[in-house]
Amino acid sequence: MTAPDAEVPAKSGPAPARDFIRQIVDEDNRVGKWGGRVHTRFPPEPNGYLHIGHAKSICLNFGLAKEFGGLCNLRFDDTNPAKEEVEYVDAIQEDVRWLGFSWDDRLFYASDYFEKLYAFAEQLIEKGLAYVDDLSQEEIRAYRGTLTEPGKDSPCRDRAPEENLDLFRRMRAGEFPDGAKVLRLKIDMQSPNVVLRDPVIYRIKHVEHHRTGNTWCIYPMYDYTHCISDALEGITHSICSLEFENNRPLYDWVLNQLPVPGHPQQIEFARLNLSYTVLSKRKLIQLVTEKVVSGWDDPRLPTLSGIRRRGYTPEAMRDFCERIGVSKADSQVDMALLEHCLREDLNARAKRLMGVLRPLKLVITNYPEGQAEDIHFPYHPEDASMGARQVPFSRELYVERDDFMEVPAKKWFRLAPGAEVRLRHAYYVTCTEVIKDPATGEVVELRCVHDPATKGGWSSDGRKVKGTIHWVSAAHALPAEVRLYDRLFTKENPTEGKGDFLDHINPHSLEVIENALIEPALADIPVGENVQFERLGYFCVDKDSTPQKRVFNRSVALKDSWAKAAR
RNA sequence: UGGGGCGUCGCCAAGUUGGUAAGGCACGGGGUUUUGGUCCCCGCAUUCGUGGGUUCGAGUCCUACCGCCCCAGCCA
Repeated sequence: MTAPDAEVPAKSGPAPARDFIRQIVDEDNRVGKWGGRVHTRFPPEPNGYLHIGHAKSICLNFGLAKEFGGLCNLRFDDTNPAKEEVEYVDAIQEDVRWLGFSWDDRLFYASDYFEKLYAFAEQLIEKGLAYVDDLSQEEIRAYRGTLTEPGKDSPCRDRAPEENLDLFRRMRAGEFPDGAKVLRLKIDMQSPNVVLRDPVIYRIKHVEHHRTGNTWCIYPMYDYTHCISDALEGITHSICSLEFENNRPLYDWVLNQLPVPGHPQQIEFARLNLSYTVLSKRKLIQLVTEKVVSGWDDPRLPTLSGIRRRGYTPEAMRDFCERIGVSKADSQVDMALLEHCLREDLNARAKRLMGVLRPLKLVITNYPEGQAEDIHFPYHPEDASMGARQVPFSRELYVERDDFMEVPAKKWFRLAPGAEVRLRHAYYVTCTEVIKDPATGEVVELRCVHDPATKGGWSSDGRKVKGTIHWVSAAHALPAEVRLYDRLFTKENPTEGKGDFLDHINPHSLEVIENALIEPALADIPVGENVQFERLGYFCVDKDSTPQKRVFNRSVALKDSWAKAAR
């Protein structure tokens, strides 16, 4: 049902609001700035897994291309071999595909351009716009000045182009150790924008690159690489997040000095923040390596692989990305919106089945022992096309512990001594006896009588039963493990304030129910598929499932106005 | 303290020649209902960070403040 690799369907219905980026594209098209061309790119660094914040960017970039009949490239920004790995390259592609987007043959790597980048750097040197600096890292930092004081020129700043060229070539040849020299742009050490104070564009790193191997020992830096890569690919709109706003003058500066085929427009938007979680690669990687969670695909994580395993659908993710909008204001989106998007999607498409999380035995004393019957159960109350299955019913059932109250609260419609409820699609049943463990006082069994005339869950005498509960037949039910998830952090913004964000981990973010019981049909649901456990929530089959025991992840609970009222 | 951004309902977010505050989520109320689900109604900013000013009229223009975010990696 998650339809991996499915193309994003064309949008129907009202057009989404024109965010400021779409307005820029509209205007560009109006004046013919790019000849009607729209070409974007999604440029992840393969140094971690993608998260929901990336989904926002993916939907924006690929979505924009799709809407305007343009193209969107997938480009790995792999200029720092010390941090990047193929594992991430593979995972990222899987995630983008899962979201429903494709890049056809436009899979690129910044490392594809290393040779060109190098040649451009020599040109810059020849034009006297770049120089090799011998200063140490600490010295460069000291020379850079501070936010309020201008920097000062490096002693190497006025080296002759020929000398710079010679040095730069020897850097490439591997004549110097890591950190011995760097190539810097000659811009302005007094600039109020620190980014422009002769930025380093090449550093020496004798590190093997996941794609270029040991071909290089010097690697270009982001500011230099990104703009040129964009230009080489014919990108029209280079969309990135707000923190790169300071870098835009540098982006433009580099492209203005070089004979590149075009000059894309960099546009910055506010990255996503989600309540009760963290969305930074550094923190996510920390959660994984410090084993706070089980891995990159832990269902509690906001990584796309975690979200996918949790049971979120690409449709819900895209809807979410559309609903949050695009702007330049820092914001933190309420987790409730994400959950809403999933519920809305699954409400329409998920089969309804029954599972009991915390079983309480219920015996129907006036139902013949040894008898069983099949109950007709539609898969969806509003969509008959989804079909139906037979659910076995018998004298001994299990119902949800939470559906019984020995001393009912006011407005309680479910089981209680003497109360009549409907067993969904089966019979009306009245609780006649409550059996307790004499030692602990715990309720261990309910005795009930059923009304045979209410078969199917309906009475012809106009009798009103307000409560309907779900059930499984004791003899037919199958064991299952169910994992319930809650927010990973107890603080809305775990990063805020002093102290470590790990101090705010929610100790109850995972609850494993080992002894749940499910109806037989639930055993046939394939891994990854979403279903609704009636009255409980949407669940999906986890990959940890075995033929003996299915494992379900609760993706999101159903809205529960009773629980809300009780609170 | 230099530079770059941002501030419209609890959370997002429209608002584009200034003309009298969209929508979604959340929340509250009611109806329907064999999921206390769904669905359907209704309500929810005399107000746009604040103070001045221009104007017949300002969220939209001017001005002065205030608050928050980003930048001093040989990270991206």
